[in-house]
Amino acid sequence: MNEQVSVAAFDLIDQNVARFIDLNDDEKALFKSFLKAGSAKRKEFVLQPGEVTNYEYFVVKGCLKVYSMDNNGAEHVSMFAIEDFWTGDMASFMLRQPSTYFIKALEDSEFLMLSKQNFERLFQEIPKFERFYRNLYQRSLVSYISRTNEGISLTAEERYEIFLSKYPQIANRIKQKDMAAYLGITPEFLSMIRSKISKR
Amino acid sequence: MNEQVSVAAFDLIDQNVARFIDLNDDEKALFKSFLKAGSAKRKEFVLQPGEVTNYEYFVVKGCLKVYSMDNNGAEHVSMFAIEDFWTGDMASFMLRQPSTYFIKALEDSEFLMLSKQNFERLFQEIPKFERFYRNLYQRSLVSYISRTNEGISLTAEERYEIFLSKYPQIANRIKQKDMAAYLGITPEFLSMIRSKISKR
DNA sequence: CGGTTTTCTTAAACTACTTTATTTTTCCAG
DNA sequence: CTGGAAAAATAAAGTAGTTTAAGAAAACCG
Repeated sequence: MNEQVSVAAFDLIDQNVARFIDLNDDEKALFKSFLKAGSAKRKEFVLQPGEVTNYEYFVVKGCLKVYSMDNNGAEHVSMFAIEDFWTGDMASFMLRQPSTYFIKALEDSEFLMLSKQNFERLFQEIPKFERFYRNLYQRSLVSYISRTNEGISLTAEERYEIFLSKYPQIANRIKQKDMAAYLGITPEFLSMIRSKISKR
Repeated sequence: MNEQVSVAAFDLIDQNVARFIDLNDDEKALFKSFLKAGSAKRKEFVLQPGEVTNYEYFVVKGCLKVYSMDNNGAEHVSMFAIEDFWTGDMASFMLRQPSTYFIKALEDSEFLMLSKQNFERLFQEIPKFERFYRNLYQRSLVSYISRTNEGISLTAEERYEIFLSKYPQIANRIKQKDMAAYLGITPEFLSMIRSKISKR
């Protein structure tokens, strides 16, 4: 599960961080020392309900699915995280409460992990990181707000079209049933939507 | 629209800020100088689609409804903001793009306004505010993530019950049609849900 | 490659929610 | 305090999305 951190992985996360803040070499080195590498084979779980998650994940390679399961056993996907995405269960991470989510690798995946302790230390040692996460969360918020609004105002077909245009690089990597679980519909209905669209 | 800022308003926002950071008297004074007071009578608009919003709002009194309107003229409520809530259109504020939302006062309301310019200056003058907004956005994110998940996994009746238990102080202040627009259903169907529940 | 499992498609019956329309209740402006 | 307007309730008919079932296609893995 934990391995040597590759140079490519650090390059990717450096670039990701550089979107919002500039770090000098010492700061970069310190930041790196706070990270550890992780990986998961296809179908392997990174997190399961009941666990209190101690990490935020930055995906370097592969694809993770964050989802919950309802009483009927149906899956509901919160997000897909591919290269250059941050993910995790923020409620569990922040409030140290048992997670209600699964995180599962849809492909053989590699990621960097930042523990809660190091997350807090990071803000003490390099306060600029408050700015980084402020910006990161601000962006996530914008996209969750619009997804919430799409959910209450659009039809499944419209949400499907938006997903395709917003995340084309995710859409062709995942199964239709997972996309249906993200859109909040059954795989059967998504199949109908697609066949209806292709007949136009 | 803009008035003298009351002492009570400052007390409320100071307490709100103090949840995440400590400010000394100079910092508090500087922060206050960045705010201006605003108000809106019942039914008055604070923001309309097409405008690029220049403010984030902190509600001191009353209730604001943030909503969009679809092609059929139906309203969809993004959030209700009562006392001690921050609101606004973050996408428009952040990216300086025309808003797609209405913000309307449901009651005679008072709020504090932080302009984009002062928002940026705040971070320069008092970097601790990065931490404040990092925490504020982190919390908002947690609640938007769970709302998104409720939207794709629960029935309207379940979402209604959750809204009641999560925001009891909002639920008794708003019209049923506005609550329906928040839940993503028609007022008629919410009425049916309520009568069904009351018969249990 | 080949057998097995998983995913996708199609279709019919069903349910959650919408639409339209009418009546009753609440609200609030003068 | 009252008359007009907006909101809420009720009900019948319609539609978006689900469920169940079964066969076809694709993906997986030894």
